[in-house]
Amino acid sequence: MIDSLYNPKAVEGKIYQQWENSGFFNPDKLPGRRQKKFIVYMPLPNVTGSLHMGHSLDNTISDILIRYYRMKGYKALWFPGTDHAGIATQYVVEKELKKKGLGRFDLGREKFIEKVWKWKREYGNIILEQLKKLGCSADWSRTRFTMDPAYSKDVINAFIHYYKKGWLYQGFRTINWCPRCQTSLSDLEVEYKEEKGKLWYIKYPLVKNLTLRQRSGLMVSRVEPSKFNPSTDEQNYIVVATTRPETMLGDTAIAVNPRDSRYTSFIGKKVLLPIQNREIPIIVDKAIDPKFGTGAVKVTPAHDTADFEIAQRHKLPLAQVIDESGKMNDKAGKYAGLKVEEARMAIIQELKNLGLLVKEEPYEHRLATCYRCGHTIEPIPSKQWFLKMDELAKRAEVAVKTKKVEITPKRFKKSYFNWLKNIRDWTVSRQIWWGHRLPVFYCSKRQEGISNSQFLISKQIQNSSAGPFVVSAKKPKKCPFCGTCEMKQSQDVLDTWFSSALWPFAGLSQKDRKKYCPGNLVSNAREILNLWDARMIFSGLEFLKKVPFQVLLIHGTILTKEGKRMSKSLGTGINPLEYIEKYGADAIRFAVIWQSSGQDIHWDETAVIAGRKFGNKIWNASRFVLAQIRNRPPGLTAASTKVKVSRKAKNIKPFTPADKAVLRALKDVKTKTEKYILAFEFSQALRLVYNFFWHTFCDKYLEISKKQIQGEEKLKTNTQKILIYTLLESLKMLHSFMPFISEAVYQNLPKPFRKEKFLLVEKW
RNA sequence: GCGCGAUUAGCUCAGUGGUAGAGCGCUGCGUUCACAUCGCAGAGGUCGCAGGUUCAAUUCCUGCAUCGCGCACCA
Repeated sequence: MIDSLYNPKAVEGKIYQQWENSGFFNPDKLPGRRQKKFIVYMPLPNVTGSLHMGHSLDNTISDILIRYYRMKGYKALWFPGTDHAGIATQYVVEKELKKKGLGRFDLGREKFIEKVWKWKREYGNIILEQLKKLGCSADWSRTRFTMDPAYSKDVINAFIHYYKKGWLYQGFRTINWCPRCQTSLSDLEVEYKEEKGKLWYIKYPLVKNLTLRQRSGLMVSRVEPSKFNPSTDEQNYIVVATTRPETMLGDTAIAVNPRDSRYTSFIGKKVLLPIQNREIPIIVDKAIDPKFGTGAVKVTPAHDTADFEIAQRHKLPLAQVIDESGKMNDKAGKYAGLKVEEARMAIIQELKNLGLLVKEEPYEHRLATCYRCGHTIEPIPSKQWFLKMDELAKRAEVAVKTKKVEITPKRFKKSYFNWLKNIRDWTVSRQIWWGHRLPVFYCSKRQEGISNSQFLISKQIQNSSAGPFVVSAKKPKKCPFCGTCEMKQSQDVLDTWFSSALWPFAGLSQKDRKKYCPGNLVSNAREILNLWDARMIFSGLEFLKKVPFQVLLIHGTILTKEGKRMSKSLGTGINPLEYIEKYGADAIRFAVIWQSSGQDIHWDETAVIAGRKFGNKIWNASRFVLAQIRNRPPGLTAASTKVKVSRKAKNIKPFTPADKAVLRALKDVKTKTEKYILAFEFSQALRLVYNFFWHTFCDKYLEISKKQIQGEEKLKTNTQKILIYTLLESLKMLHSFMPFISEAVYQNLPKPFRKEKFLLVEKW
């Protein structure tokens, strides 16, 4: 201890290496007899990820707890790992390919997946290395990846389990489709962005005096739209408002609210769908809001998930006019091949020409976009696998209601319950290539199209995953249907969250599963409360028959100083690694905790500076204390045996009012710090220790001690004892928050004071 | 639309039913003797607005305003 400036760079790497080598991150290798366990699950970083502020907060919180419990004599285990992050990772690799002018289809599935694995091997663990820089004491020997063989096996078994239970089923529905990623998305994977669009009011002519033949559904009409003159006859049309006129080609009904008196006389009648010249019925549905637009809605079951549900209720047919690439298909007639935006403008023009466009008004609405690539979502009908949610959601709800899982802060329970209450079945299949391929095998001889002939759907969809199938972990040797064919495995993979939902137990050895499962706590931001946490809870209940953890800690989101979302693409991101480089890991840990009170954080760089300064303060106060005990023999040198007693509180006696004050404050701070940590009020705990150490210990006691040490021998020795005792106790409290510097100082303590090899395993 | 949160010092934020706190910044003074990434002293706030409960409200309640977030099948 020579330098008066604390230099984190000089010690952090070395200390972390020592910790890792000690094996103490592994609870099985911790010293002493330990009965109680404390287990934390790391929020799985994506393999595409690079450490950002959110991770820093998640993991600092987890590390604080793990270190606290480890010092408390628990078998402390922090499970680390990475998520294969299906769409995100595939997207990254596709982007790389694109630079070479290639797409994934150019390579083909096998080769593409090879590329992704290569990418994963190269970059997938970077984030874990970054977490080490932050000082995270996770048990790296237990690192898992969601596509490890053992993990994958559990994922596939979970699929089979649900299937056998009858909770997994294939369904043909209008789902969220990303035309860029070429895959379905679950409701939670859709992000809405405000968009200034338009609301177009369109006239649909009423069909009158139809013949029986016409009623039977033939697409003929006596009223030619072009001849229709709306201004002369109000009774001849119904006006609907829409933001997406191009989807009108796929309309199969007009719906009004049953209580809407304006339309009572229209109910049961038919209108002639302009352009397509198809007759569609006017129906009633309670979902229609009479106050919106004209109160009459065009129903496009194939391209609107809400309309799909209306269609289900009324057994309306589906007419798909947009394909998987976001273009109008051949059912769109002359508009076939156009992109939706192009078709929209062209159709507006045609409606104008026909005199059927009443008006257009500016309208701000929320545009659905893909949460990974940002492309506009195109709802299209598709055959997908769904997991029934009713029972699982109910259990997840009960687990929190009965406090088997405690969500803190409490206010987040509301959004958790709200989601579970309104939940729809989970679309678990994805049409990407990177992920767990569905254990579903189709007979390649027998093809079964979509049986329901009322659907007007594209061939492409019909061919995907059609025909009889078996669900099995391994490919059946013999096809049970035709007996001869080579069965084909489904092309689909599972939703990434299906596998990460199994994180608390999937891929664990039998021994670990018995010993370290379920665990205690997960700490993450609210944005994955439903995406991940809720799904872990019901998955745990299903497969472990227990809640997978008891505490779900939701922390605030770190925003920019201006309150904007941190985002790499917007250039508003702040890289924690730069801070670690500049100020040290302890400083950034200090900063995130200092600022985190449960509210969102407007990131303030000065907090990191405060952290660095505090580190320097600790460093120099320690230098002072060490100098005192080194230079003042006898009785307190490293060689002395008498000094052992000064590790115990009961052997520390105050001689002076200053002694009394500092010892009392120390005792008080210890109690309160512990209380705050257990209540997950880390910021409070840190502030308390900070104030004690800096202002009570350094500013006051250290100064007074200088005088006391000048005094008579007995007072001198006692003061020295108090100094070292207070320092040691402070280091323990500080260790959770600022592990590196506290460890560095600890290792400089002479033997009797430094009892353990590492502060990491000192007794709190 | 419903729900949630915020509104406290120049900036970022803690906090509490009883004469307001931190970090950073600012002003003045102070360096042989742990630390200038320091110490001491100080300036700076009618704790968003309006009511109510209370002996007492920044804190509890109600309403309002502004900002932010989440949810929802308003086409």
